[in-house]
Amino acid sequence: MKTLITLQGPTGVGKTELSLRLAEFFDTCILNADSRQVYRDIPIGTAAPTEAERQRVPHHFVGMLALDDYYSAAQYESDVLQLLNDEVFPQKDMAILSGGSMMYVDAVCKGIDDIPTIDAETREMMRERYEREGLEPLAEELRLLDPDYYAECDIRNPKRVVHALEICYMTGRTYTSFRVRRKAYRPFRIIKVGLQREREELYDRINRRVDSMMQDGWLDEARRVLSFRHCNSLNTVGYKELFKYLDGEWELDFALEKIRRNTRVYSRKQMTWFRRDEEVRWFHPEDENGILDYLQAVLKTPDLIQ
RNA sequence: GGUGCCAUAGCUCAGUUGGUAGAGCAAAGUACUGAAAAUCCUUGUGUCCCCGGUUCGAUUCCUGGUGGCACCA
Repeated sequence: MKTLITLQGPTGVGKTELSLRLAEFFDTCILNADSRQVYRDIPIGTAAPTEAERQRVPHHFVGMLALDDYYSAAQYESDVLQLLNDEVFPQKDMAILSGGSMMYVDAVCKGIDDIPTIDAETREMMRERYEREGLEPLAEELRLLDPDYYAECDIRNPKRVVHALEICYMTGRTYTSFRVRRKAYRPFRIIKVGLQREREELYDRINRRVDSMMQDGWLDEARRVLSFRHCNSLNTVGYKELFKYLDGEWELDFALEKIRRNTRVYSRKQMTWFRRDEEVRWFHPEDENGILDYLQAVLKTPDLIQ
């Protein structure tokens, strides 16, 4: 039985270093599960694995996209499954999936419904309508077109409302009809390792990481990609704030303080999400022996899934 | 040293014509299925600086103290 080990946890907790050590120990590769590190041209601000780290261990899904490329959790799911099936598992018994993008990890582990990708016209049409009409009329429309989803959806969240309507208009079917929400079967075992630290310790690491990113030339990196600022890839903690500074709207210190705060907020959201997953076994990232003991114990037991 | 002003949530402050108080920020929690580092939602009890006094009742008024700021010496 092949095995996928996932390392998940908040930003800055220490996933990268641990993933390298585990990959070396098990002699295998690392699959990045960070929705921003997949883009090239922003390695500093996304804390992507460095060239040296990638020399130590082969990485996948790092820096393979241009900033204006479209990508999604669903696409990531199918890319990962394909890579594991075609390249990794024929040669190795295990692989390591490491990253903090909650939905990417879940897409790989649990699967994601087969919902069509919205075409450019529909997306543009809805964007325009949302801008012109606001949320209320669109929510009302959703109530008529897909009452089931309306009843359970967060009706004040524009992204949810707009996306559901996009599906309705593009396919002529309700959004609900696509939402099967069935856990996908995977032909390999998954062991989920969660990483956490004391809040204060984590915040301190986040703060210090911002400083070291700046020393590594983050500001120049932001300057270089400024013209792509409207891409989703740059709708990202850190870049948004640095762009404000480059616009002359914020002082640099103010922008950096905002970055630290927004990164803390983001890390909490990640913890909220990951905590819900009962399959995750939690460790301190430096408790390498504990983690290895756990992994080897699980690996020894006969596989229990399905 | 004198005079004036100020002292309320972690921070900046509002307020109570005397019936023990609320905004912003910070902080925390929650949701989440093709843009997810995205996008939403929820949460405000604190010796109202300290000791006295007046009062049925003081965070509010008064005396004194302490600290801060400003001006005058």
